[in-house]
Amino acid sequence: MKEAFKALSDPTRRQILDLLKDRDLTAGEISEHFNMSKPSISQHLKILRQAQLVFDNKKGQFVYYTLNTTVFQELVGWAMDFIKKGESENE
Amino acid sequence: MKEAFKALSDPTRRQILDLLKDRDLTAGEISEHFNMSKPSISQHLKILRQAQLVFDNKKGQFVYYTLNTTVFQELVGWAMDFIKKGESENE
DNA sequence: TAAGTGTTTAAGTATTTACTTAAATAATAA
DNA sequence: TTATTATTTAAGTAAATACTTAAACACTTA
Repeated sequence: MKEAFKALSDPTRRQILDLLKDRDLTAGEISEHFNMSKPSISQHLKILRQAQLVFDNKKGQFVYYTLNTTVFQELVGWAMDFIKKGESENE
Repeated sequence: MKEAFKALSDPTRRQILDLLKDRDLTAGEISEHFNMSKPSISQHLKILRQAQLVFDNKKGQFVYYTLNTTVFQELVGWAMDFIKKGESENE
């Protein structure tokens, strides 16, 4: 999850993840949503991939990006631990 | 939540939050857990405060730090949205 | 008051990050 | 093969980040 926290700290990358909630998109389609060069987006996608927040699968010359929900599930568990502890302590 | 994501991207700050799950601690007690100067820890605490991940309350010359669970709750909701979407799309 | 303790602020610096443009790689189609 | 399109890699740079030490601030106690 270490890498996921780093990856999620950037607003552009969080926006990319939001886009992928609607449907899978190619790298090019994703870059159309931003005022930023394609290489920049490609680098952001690499970081999201390394953090296992997205999957990539090549279809011909296109690379489709998909949400990988496993780390999000881990994140829910991680955050819930703080909520629990916060309730039980210091009563 | 923007600030919270930034705050959570640093491993030292996540470790501080972990310490606070056990019990409230003063700035000095927190700094004892790290191989790092007190001013560094103080700066990390400032970032956690600004992100509303912790509360600070002064007791005499000591400043006690406490978990603030509200942003963690928001984080759970945020992450759950990705899990939901990931399940419903692309079936 | 002055001295001691706890904490934060200020100022400076090395490293990391997020971008850029140019070039390389990969697949498709003429 | 050559050209076109989609994407990534490489190289360089300005800005942000995480640390440091020194100084300031705040409270307690002799």
